[in-house]
Amino acid sequence: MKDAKPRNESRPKAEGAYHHGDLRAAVIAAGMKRLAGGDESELGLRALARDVGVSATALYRHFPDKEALLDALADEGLRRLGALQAQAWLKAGGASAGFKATGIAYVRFAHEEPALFRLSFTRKIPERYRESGAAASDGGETAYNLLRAGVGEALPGVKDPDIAALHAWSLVHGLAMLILDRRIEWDEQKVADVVGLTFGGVA
Amino acid sequence: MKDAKPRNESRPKAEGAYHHGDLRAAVIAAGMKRLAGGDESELGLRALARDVGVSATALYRHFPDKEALLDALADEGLRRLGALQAQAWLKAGGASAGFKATGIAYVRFAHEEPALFRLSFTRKIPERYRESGAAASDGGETAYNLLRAGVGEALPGVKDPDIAALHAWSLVHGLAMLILDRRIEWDEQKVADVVGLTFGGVA
DNA sequence: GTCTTATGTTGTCACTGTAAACATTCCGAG
DNA sequence: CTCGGAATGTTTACAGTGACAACATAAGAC
Repeated sequence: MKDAKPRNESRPKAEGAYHHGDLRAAVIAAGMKRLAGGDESELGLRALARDVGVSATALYRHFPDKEALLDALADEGLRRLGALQAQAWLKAGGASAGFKATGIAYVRFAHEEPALFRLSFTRKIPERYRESGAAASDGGETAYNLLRAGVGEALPGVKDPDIAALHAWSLVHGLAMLILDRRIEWDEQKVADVVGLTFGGVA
Repeated sequence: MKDAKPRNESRPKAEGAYHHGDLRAAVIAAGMKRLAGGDESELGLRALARDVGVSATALYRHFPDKEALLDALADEGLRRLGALQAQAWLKAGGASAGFKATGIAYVRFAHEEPALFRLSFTRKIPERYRESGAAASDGGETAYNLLRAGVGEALPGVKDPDIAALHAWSLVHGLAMLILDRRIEWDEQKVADVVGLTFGGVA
């Protein structure tokens, strides 16, 4: 019975194979799917494992504990957010308009992926990420550096770029949080107005 | 043995009395104490009940479920935040300076009571609070109305008070969230600078 | 006094994250 | 090819969680 033995490819479980091709990635994908559908958390180890078709404790071969798994999901979220912002920046042609588009993209992401956004920013950021060197993960530090750079490029006349960057980030982050905690309604026009208020005239 | 039978006063348990004077309040107090000490959640029903010296299920006589208990704690947090802001407003003499002080108080509260602040704003805000009429609780709606009023009083020349209020709230809320999620460091001077940037010249 | 209601306790259930012991598969050295 | 670790998955079990039902006790009205 040597018909098409499953090597390390990304298929779900390969029908009764003992080893799963790439479980770590599959679990993360399942987690993202759960986060995307419904604001409810619902991401327990057993549920996640069932989605992938594997025993609950198998996940411990790939993550030291549940926190680590959530960290991985959070990282993925930050990556996606960053990608969306970069895309918005380019599409708007950079400069002041691009900066504003970046801010709106931030809030829109929070609105469209509330669970993922919250997870991404609520994680603890402990002393992990020591061994992985220049891996794609940090707690938003590179995001902040990009932001600082963006302030410099988009708003050349600003007097204190550090304060301005902090101001801009706080504004969109607060807007995002207030929206997904139902303190205010989602209203794209209003968001654009509020963001434009700052992102246009920080100086 | 009719020595000093415990009536409805606020003492902890009155030494072996079957009925507790005012359990609901005692549980809330215990919860606040736990929230104050250590950022760790650690507020399970059993732990809370043990703090008060009562069985875990006794809490169900005063709260329909754990969520309701957390809601009560969240309300208390909002109340305290509101009190601190009112105090800051008065101490600074109202107007523009008072408005700025209000914003700084908001962020400082989040920094000093991180767990309580997070709890207060992460709650779901369901359809509860229908029967209690003019009770002290809402999901920050009165806070927003007060804010709008404050914008009108403190910054009379602003063109769009609605957008300006939303802007101000988002700014301090984002600052608070970023600080207690360790995305940025707590720095009172910086906070004052950022807040002042908006709260002085929104128009 | 007795009856009713509010309050607290005990026992239990389903569920969770996690650890230990065991099974299976892969992969490289001889 | 064979064989022996090293990866990877499974089963079983345990302590802890929120919640419910049945029962016990106290407080207050009549």
